[in-house]
Amino acid sequence: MMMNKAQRRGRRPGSPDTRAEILDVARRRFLQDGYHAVTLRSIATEAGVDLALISYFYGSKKGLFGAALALSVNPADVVAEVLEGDPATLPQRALQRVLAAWDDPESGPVLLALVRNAVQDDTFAALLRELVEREIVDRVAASLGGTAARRRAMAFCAQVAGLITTRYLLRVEPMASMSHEEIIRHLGPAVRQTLSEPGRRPAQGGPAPTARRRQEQAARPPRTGGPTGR
Amino acid sequence: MMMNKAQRRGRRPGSPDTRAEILDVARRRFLQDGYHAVTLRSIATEAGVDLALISYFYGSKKGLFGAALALSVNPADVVAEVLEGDPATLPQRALQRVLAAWDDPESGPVLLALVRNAVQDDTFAALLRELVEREIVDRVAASLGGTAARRRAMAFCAQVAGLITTRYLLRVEPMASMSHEEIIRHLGPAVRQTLSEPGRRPAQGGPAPTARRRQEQAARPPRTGGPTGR
DNA sequence: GACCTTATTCATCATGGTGGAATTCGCACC
DNA sequence: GGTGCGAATTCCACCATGATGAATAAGGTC
Repeated sequence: MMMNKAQRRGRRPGSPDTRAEILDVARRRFLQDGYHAVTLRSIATEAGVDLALISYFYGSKKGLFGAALALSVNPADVVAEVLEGDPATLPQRALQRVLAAWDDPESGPVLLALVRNAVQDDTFAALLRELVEREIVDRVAASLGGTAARRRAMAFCAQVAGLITTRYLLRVEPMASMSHEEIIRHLGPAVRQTLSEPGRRPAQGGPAPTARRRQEQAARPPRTGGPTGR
Repeated sequence: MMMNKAQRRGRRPGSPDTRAEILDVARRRFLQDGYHAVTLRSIATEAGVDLALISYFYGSKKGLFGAALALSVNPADVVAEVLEGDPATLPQRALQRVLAAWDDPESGPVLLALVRNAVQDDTFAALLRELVEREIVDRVAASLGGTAARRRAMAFCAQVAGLITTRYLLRVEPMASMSHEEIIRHLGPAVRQTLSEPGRRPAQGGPAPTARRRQEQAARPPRTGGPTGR
């Protein structure tokens, strides 16, 4: 009797794409349960594969995670697309695009998983940081131009990050359950404000009509951390 | 004077505060290396204590983490203090206070560690979410009053969250190395804009003539688990 | 001093990731 | 059609981790 129960050792006959099989399972599990909750063993079992094969293909758990969640959409494209339109409506477009991506059942969970891990793992954090700096801050700054473009772009970016953090990472109410329109209505003007050239003293009263002042941006003030220049 | 090496079993003579000793080591290690990187064994060793003692005192690793990083400053007090002053300068005060707390070598790392873990662990996330809703959103909303107070408070909160995320969690440049003054200068106006009543600043180019509807705000969105809630 | 409580260690378990050795197959080359 | 090499796949042994239960020693109370 041939008890076929245990695959005998060695390469399988035919040409099954075990590699992709593993990746599929891993992707689903990572999205569903998060990095830490998922064990390589469970993935191996579910994929009908020995544990060691995962290491063989992807090196480590982190490697597998990276491979499984490799971004399908290129953020650079999205940024470029958003920047293309009328600068006057940029805030709306940007927010709309971010909300669409994050609420999309396809891409949303991937983004969530990636950012979650970036916050907890330094190597992923560095990756995300560089991506944000290069693909978003720099491009937006270039598109903006004018005084302190890079910092205005950074502030813009911070606002989007705040939206993501409160709505998707922490799910704070009422942010988590507001509609796209509501969010854009509430955040849009602030984003526009951020993108606009810095007026004089933003501090006091309302829209204090701007007086110009533009030089202090040129020289970098103190150096707090590393070199900012890019 | 020889075999002093292994503490023989049972209670130690004297009345050493081993509990506090463990907590000290844990606190330092958690702040320095992060939750996952730290092992209970290493803490036990460094504290000159058996591993099981930690479980005995604090139940689990999460328990130890919670105990070690228990907040020394009550966020409610800070919020109250910030809300007390002149409403006109509230954005500046709020940003200033947040920056002060997070850049303070005493409290900053604790906040960082807490938020990091909140993002990665659901039970901590729920805790932080509730704290933010109750102690910040609700209070700010109450202090603001007016149309859609709760949502304006939420938007305000999102902006602060964005600052924290980009500057401290991801350390994106140039945000990470901007001075407090610069940040306040760049973000202050936007925060003010967010807090102001949604009059029509139609942000020229708004998706449409901004039109109607602003009464549905009064009622709290249905209980938290609401629609979007997932 | 008897005795209960608390602190402390030891031994062990179940789980999770990693690395090495052994086996089997696909395929290029003669 | 055989030969051989490399890639795919399994099994096994290992080591670190967090958790738990039993054993033991000291403190405190009557």
